[in-house]
Amino acid sequence: MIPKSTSPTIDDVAREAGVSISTVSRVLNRNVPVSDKVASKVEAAIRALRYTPRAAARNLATSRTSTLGLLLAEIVGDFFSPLLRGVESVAREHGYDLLISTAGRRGPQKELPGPFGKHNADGLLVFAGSLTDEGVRDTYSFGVPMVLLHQSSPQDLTIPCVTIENKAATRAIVEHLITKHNRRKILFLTGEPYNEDGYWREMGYREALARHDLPIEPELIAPGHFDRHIAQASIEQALREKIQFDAVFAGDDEAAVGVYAALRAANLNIPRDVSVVGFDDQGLAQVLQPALTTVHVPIEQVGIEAARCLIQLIQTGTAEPLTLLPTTLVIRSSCGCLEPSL
Amino acid sequence: MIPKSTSPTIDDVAREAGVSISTVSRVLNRNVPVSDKVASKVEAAIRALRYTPRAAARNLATSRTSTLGLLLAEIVGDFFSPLLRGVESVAREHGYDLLISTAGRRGPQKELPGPFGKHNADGLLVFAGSLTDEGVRDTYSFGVPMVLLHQSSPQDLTIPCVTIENKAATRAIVEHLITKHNRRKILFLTGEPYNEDGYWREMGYREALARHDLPIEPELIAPGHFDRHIAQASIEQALREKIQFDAVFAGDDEAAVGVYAALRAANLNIPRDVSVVGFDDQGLAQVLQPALTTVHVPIEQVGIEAARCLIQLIQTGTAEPLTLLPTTLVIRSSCGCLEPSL
DNA sequence: CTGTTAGCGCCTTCAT
DNA sequence: ATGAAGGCGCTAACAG
Repeated sequence: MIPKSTSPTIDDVAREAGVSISTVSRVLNRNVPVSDKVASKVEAAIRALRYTPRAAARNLATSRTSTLGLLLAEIVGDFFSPLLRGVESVAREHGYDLLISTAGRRGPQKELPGPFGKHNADGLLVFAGSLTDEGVRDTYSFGVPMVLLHQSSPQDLTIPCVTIENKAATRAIVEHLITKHNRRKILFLTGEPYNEDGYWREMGYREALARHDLPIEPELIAPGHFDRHIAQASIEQALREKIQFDAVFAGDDEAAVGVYAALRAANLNIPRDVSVVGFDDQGLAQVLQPALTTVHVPIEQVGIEAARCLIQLIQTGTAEPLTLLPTTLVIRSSCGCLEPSL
Repeated sequence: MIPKSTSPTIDDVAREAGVSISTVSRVLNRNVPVSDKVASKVEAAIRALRYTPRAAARNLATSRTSTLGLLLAEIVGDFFSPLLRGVESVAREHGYDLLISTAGRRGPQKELPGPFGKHNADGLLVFAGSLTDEGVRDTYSFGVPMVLLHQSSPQDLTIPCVTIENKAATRAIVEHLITKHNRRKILFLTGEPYNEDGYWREMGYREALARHDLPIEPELIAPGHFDRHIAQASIEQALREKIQFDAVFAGDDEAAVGVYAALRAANLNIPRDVSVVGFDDQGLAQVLQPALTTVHVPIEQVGIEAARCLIQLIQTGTAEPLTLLPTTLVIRSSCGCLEPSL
């Protein structure tokens, strides 16, 4: 049980088994036929020596790393765990390791983060906000297989992208407010700047209003940034400025938390005085009181699809250019529809 | 901008700069003095060729990977993102990559997960529930530097451990229920089996009762598993069996969500009829209505300390055997203390 | 300060 | 089916 100072190599195994290292390599990789007798001898030697192949040597020899890289903006929020869970499960299933790195609070980067070299992974999963367009271009020009998440490919390139349906779902939930609950002055909280999800949600909002001949009031569009505090501040300000509104599309569920807080502080009842709806449905929505009407996003599935897409790209050289995952309206109580809470 | 078929190696750079590969290696690593003139020539060549050293070759030559491995049980819950955020930031800061793997729903493993070989990382961060004691022993016996998180070292080994203070905090919050709110029949929801956090919380609960001469009633101890549905079921059953209780220690905040749901369904008021308290304080506690009195756990800090500990272990061969991070009582409304909500 | 050389551990033709 | 040998790209003595 005393830690060995130096771990055994393929040569040790070969010697122990009385065969050549190529034979050991063959039983390790199961690529080429090996006689059963020899194979079991080798396997015994491997077990006896507790041998594990060294990844670095293998990588060098094959120029593959069996590793996927995941680039994230920041590790925060309900969004992140399911996404990673999806990616990790697929990676493991296909024999890939998973390397993670974030842009952190420095914002999107123009280059791959330091330790995360171009040769550490066979391919990259790039989440929105981790790399600038320039960074994507640069990385792509090295020939690194990559898949974009919640971010579309730069114009002239064709980098596969996996994302979710934002516009139609937002239009649907806003139309629900209009048609079922007769709301007319719907406050829209935006996403983070440059965030494509937020952009399409705003398009959906605009379409919904247009369909019902409602005007787009600039004063009804305020920053939400998918952040509860920013959302809260925006609602407080709208209240202070006596802007009239009878409903709020919060941008996402996290922002809805701030909306709830601001409305409650102003003694406004949800949904009687103001309807509130969100986007994401990752557990928070069910906890809020009243339960939040929102749009369900299959985030784990995004991770799964993205990982599959990348692996296919690595292995075959091509992949589906665009995977758009469906989102679904989840009616609870905060819009005004009744439902037993939680 | 057309992806190069084969990326440049150190030899290409050497040729381009008109020096030997060792010189290139030297300016790459900045270990050994190099004349400024030569250095800038080399740097120019590196830029011209857009050269990036291949990690695998480096790893093989140095027998180091500059990579930290993180082993998790499952990627779920509020716990996970802050932990990873802490680990990732420290790793990046010190020039380490981060490799992630989970035991998944198969439960704790007896060996390191497949793709995640013993030589892929310079050291391992092992979170409770990812590896059995046997697995820890086995991995340790290979001489892999490792740090345990929320899990203590096997008896005879001395593997550094980073965890949080559970017992005193639980005792404090339970005593708060007893002394400030005059609660006498406090239902305790356990953690997951074999989870040490849960074990120590139960010890704290028992100590608190003992200090106030309250009996330990077996019927007041029920499964919570840090899971909202299991917790909800336990409360519903207690209610059905007409077990008397005037307070609930939920085990953690996630379980408290289930407790709220069950009590609300039974038309019981929190905190008037029943006080509820949790553990974790990762955002959920503030969202619940009434706001949850709980214990704040510095999870990101756990990640930070653990990563630091592992890096020190890797670089110096020794590290603090035990890091116990303090937790703090956070009084909100669900115990009965008044506070403006959210 | 710089060049030469010998591995690091494994895979992979090429023979046999 | 198996063995021999070259090479993957880089670092680290060792000379000079």
